[in-house]
Amino acid sequence: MTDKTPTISDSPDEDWSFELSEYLKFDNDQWPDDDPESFVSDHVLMNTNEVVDNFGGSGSQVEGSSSRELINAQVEEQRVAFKTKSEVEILNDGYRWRKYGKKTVKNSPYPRNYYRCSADRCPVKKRVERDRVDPRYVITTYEGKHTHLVPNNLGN
DNA sequence: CGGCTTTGACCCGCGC
DNA sequence: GCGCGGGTCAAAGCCG
Repeated sequence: MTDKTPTISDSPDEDWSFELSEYLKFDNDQWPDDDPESFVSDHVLMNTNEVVDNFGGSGSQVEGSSSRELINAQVEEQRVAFKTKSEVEILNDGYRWRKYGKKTVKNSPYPRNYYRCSADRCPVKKRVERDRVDPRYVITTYEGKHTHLVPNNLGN
């Protein structure tokens, strides 16, 4: 551990000054609009720990639903949510995003931002929202897969 | 000048 | 049928 992180650039000027606290994976289930707050403060947080702890394998097993369909959906859709500790929501993940909408969430005093990949044909979408229970935390949800290489012309 | 941000309006699905 | 909530698009303006 004496060397620096090989994955992340050692550029001190980068926006990587954030801490990846927790991250979660979404299969096919969506956030219940009826009570997303309960989902976040109960399901997500708890499941997140389990997923993180058991990541690398099928840690969290699916309920009695069609697990196969769920797995298939996650492979095709790839919906992943990251919970990041940062003051800014503009985290540098290596891709260029173009903001295409802002919406206020009813269960959150903070607005939700919608980003889309600036690439020509990237169907990837990104949703950035601030945690309502922890304003210093930012929840970034990625949707889709990148069909192009990562543009390194961002922070460089 | 180009790319991107911003905000409002519009649209869609669902519930009552 | 209408209202609510959420999501997306589009025109305008701004910044580098």
